[in-house]
Amino acid sequence: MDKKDQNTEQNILNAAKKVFQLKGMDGARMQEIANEAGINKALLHYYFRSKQMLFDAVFKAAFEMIAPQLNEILNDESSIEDKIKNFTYNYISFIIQHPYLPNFIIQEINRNPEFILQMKENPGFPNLKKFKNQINDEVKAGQIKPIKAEQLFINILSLNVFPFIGKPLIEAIGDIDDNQFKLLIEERKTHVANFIINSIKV
Amino acid sequence: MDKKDQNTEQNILNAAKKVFQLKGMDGARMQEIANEAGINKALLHYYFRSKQMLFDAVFKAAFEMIAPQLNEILNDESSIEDKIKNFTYNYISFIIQHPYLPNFIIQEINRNPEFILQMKENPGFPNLKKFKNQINDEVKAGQIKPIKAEQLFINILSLNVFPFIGKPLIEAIGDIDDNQFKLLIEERKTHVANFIINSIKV
DNA sequence: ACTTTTGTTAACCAAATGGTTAAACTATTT
DNA sequence: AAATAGTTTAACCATTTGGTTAACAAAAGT
Repeated sequence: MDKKDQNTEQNILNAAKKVFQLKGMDGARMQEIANEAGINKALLHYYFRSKQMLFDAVFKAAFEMIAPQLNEILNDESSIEDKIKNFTYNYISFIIQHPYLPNFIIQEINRNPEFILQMKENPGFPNLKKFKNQINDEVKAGQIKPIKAEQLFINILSLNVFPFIGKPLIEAIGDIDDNQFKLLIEERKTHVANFIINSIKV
Repeated sequence: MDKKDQNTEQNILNAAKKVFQLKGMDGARMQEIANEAGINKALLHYYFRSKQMLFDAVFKAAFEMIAPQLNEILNDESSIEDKIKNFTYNYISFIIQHPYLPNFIIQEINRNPEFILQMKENPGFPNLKKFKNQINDEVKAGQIKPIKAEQLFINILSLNVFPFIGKPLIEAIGDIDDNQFKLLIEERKTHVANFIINSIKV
């Protein structure tokens, strides 16, 4: 594996990422990925044997970008309030840089739920254990209102992730353009945390 | 158009709905829809000229199931608290009966954002106007905490819609099975409204 | 220098796929 | 009952698509 090899491989991955995230597994075409990478279609199969394997590599890379973000709120040591503030701010900032990521991951997990089971094997896969303990403790200590950790987690995830997935719907119903949407998202970096904390603070 | 005609047409629509909602436009196959409907593939083209037109019919029908649900919270006359309670309860109950609907609609809107522009022409298409006025009025009257109507709407939508779209991800991270997920969703019929109202009540 | 391995391409292939055709079958009209 | 119009099918077609092959080019090893 010389430099050129690495370049080509990364080049293919970048092109594949672009096309897969835009069109999904079913909508993507190997020819389009080859064009995007500026290479021959056969070379795709030389580096990644099949469309499925190329897709798997792209999906895995995408998921490995998201997983640490989630672990930030699940496994960090600070108080729940601080965590919510940090997480919403960091997550929204991060997704602004990678706007296709959430929809891509959610879409493909739904298309083939067995994907996520493979990811689950990975040691870095997010899990709710620590978060559950923390919420239960803080509820017991009277620091926040009674709430089930699972529901709170779903709420945090929903409020942060959905706006990016539902963007075209939100823009249509709110009758706003991309720029106004961008401003709303910018606002949400702090709004979401305040909204959640308002709801659970004693 | 006799009885049999209507039956076949509806039969095709049902089959197409099933396949399209499960596989999406790109993943669906005309042959599979024909099999599902128990008819010849050519008959699909006899009733709906192309895959695109069949898909459009299915999508439109799906959207027309969702739109009135959204209008319930946008255009109803009752207080914001009552609306949130009613909407979350009704929406979640409704989606439990049609679990593939949210993902299908969001998915296909993202694949082709021009779809939603066509839907927007429809007079029944949800819009934020009335909702905005109501929120602004209730904020001014000191009945709820200051909040931008757009953000509140996004929050309501997120908390209600996302769990269904993110189901496999939530199940994986929470390490729960379909049955436990179902219980969480059942809980959310009231939890979501309480969570929102907690956050905005004075 | 030459042999071997690795990287790249153009041309090709078989299967799948959306769509068409022409004929058969069924109901309706006259 | 004959003609007409509407419904359904089997067979077919052109194109697209993921994947392969064989030849060529470029490094790397000897």
